[in-house]
Amino acid sequence: MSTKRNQDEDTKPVKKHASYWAMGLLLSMKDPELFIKEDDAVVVIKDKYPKAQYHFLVLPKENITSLVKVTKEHLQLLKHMNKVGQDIAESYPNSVFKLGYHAQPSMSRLHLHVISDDFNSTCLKTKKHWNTFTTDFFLPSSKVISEVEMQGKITPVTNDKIKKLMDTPLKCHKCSFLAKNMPTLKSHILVHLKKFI
DNA sequence: GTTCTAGAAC
DNA sequence: GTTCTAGAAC
Repeated sequence: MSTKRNQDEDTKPVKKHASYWAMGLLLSMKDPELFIKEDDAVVVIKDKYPKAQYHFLVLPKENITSLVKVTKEHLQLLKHMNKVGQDIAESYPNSVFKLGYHAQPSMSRLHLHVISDDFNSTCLKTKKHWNTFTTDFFLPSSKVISEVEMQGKITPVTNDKIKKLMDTPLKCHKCSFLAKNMPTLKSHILVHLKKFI
């Protein structure tokens, strides 16, 4: 028989590090598989799990942890990120792009999404994925810039509002179609794909 | 952010 | 019985 030990002491939870996965963008920025280009101020990478045919991220080299840290001092940077994103988008003339920020990103460090509006990707799987790009959870880059210009900062979206946005019924972003589930929505959006001769 | 999977929904 | 969603992850 082994000596009885104090289980509470042995299994006391050890304080964990801040979620390792949330730092993933730092690794992605250095991943040659994802790297697109860089300049003095920003790095452009492919999203590791693209939610559309084309899905890029523009990240400042300056460590800005999130949108709520953005001030008027960052206005030039925000405009530059937008310009870099537009340039990327224009290099794919057959697609329409959305440029914007998630109201409550999972990944640390500010990142601008540059994503084609087909949303046709095997990596787009969940209702949450869908609603982060097709509801007001997605803050267009132009609106973020004008809000910082007008009030010097971004007003955070409340957790209650976030929850409601994530609960938005699955609606097609291009028509009034309401899908009963994700597989139905994913097959429906194929209808809106540009047809090539 | 993703993966995994229990149990809800069908 | 199978499909699909939603919550835990030590």
